[in-house]
Amino acid sequence: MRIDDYLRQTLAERLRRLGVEREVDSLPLDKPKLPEHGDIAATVALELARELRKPPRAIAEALTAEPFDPNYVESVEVAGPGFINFRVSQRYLRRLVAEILAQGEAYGRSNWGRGRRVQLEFVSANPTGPLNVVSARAAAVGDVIANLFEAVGYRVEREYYINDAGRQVRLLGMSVSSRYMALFGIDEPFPEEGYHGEYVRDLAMEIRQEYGDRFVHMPAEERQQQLTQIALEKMIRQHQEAMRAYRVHFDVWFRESELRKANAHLEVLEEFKRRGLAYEQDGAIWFKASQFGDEKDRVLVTREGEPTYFLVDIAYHRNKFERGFDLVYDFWGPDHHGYIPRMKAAVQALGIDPQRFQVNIIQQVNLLRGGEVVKMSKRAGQIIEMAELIEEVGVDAARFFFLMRKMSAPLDFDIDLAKQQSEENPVYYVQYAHARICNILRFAEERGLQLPAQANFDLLREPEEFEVIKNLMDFPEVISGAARFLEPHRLTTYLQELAASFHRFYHRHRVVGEDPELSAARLCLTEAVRIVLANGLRLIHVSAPERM
RNA sequence: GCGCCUGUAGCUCAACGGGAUAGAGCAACGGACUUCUAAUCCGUAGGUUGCAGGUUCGAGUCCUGCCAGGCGCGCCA
Repeated sequence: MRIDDYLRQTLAERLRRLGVEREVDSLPLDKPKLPEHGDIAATVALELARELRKPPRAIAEALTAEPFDPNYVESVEVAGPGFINFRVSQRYLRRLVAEILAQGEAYGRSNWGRGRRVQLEFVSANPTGPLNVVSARAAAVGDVIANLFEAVGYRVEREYYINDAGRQVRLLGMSVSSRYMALFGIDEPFPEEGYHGEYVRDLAMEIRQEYGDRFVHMPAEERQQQLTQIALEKMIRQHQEAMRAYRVHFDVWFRESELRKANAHLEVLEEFKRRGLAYEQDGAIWFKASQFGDEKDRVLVTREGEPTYFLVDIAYHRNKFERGFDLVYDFWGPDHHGYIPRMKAAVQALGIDPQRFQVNIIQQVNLLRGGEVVKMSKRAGQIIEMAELIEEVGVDAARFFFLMRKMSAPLDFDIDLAKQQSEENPVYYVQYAHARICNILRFAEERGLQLPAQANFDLLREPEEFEVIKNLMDFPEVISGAARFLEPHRLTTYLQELAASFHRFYHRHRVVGEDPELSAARLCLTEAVRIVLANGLRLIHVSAPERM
């Protein structure tokens, strides 16, 4: 059993004897900042003082009157206003090294999710332009949260929603058509709100290369329709390739056009009408979103008879739940946060428990170049593409960087700095620790020292060794915390701490030394660190190099 | 005007869901390679947590008001 589980269970049991029922999982355990406060602190006594009308120290004394299992706890101390400070026993820490070696890749995983099915939809960038850096951030964050969910026992599906229908797509087709005709010296008016980016010209040239003048002499409408489809497929393939190169795998690429083909949106419309949730006004059809907590009603079908994006999106979300997911998580860009209440309202109107549907906003990325914010606008064609950024800083560094902040906070990404200081980037610090360990293991092998299956861990007695093991001990909790609160940055922070404690140990002590028994024990410890580093890096899809 | 996000060391960020004396990295300064990788380590310095109230044993964290920055408030997506 893990020590935190042991402590929670034991404390809950003793509380019960005091007449207090507390759920085992809800008993908070803290990690004290100061070493003299022990390794793990419980604050229950402070919380219960009011309820029990007793001084917190007295409660703490009562909870610690009996001894704790020495296999877990070295010492207990009631401190300050009523903290219970535990010191982890060396026996437990030494046993943990063997435990990690035995568990290998499984160390850190848990079954918190109990196999429930979760869908995560993220990136879902419009296929009307190249992926930008916000997509790069969303891809990293969504992917890692998916990995974390898997690690804590959910069954996860990753989905990318493609808006391959509607007005914006038509505008892309018309833009491409205009550029295409220009290549043949024919002037076709450029759509007013068309896409001005250089990639539109590139698409036109590619199409000329592949299809020649085939589209020149057909009616404009037919040409635009065909070029729309061709350009669309090219853009989608581009996006798929970019995600693959960025190590993000999507289980499903879901197309809006499929919903439209199946008239899924019209079914929703009929249902809403039938149930009195939709009404006509000013020639448009509205959804009574205000009945479900939104600030006003929303249009489902425009006066021109065109279904809104919103209507199709409702059908999409119904489709998601029809596929049997217990939980559905959407990750949207910051410009969509005003859209959340109406989507939640719609999901509720469909009769789905809103608890099962969560929308998360991934905040914007400010790209800095030369100390100045790079302004970006898709329509104006001013854009820093995800691909450019990756090329400049690399996948490992880019992913790590995007994961280092909470998604709810805007992120400043200084390109010059990331490029210039790429050797100082924290990702290299973590990777270096892994490479260094691999080197030690190679060195030991050359000396005829294989990684032993067992070792005398009682020989581990240096403070730096225990510091490392205590860090290893935290790993499972870091994963479950990062998953539960959707905070991948806990993982990157943790990996840096673990790497630091190992580097410190390395500088003070030799792993492969005179004493073969001690060397064996330290090799095991070193391998345990490598396992945890590798497990952590795998979760964020950053490579764990064997040499640097 | 209303709503959402953000404000912590010169810079980039932590602080495990209210806990004890707010911590790292970068930049600055001073040290450590005849040793398993110096992409490393050790040390010094750096703070009125935007401001003002409130809640309580205890607030960077929760509440209210203000200040500053970003985003949003379409029969666009």
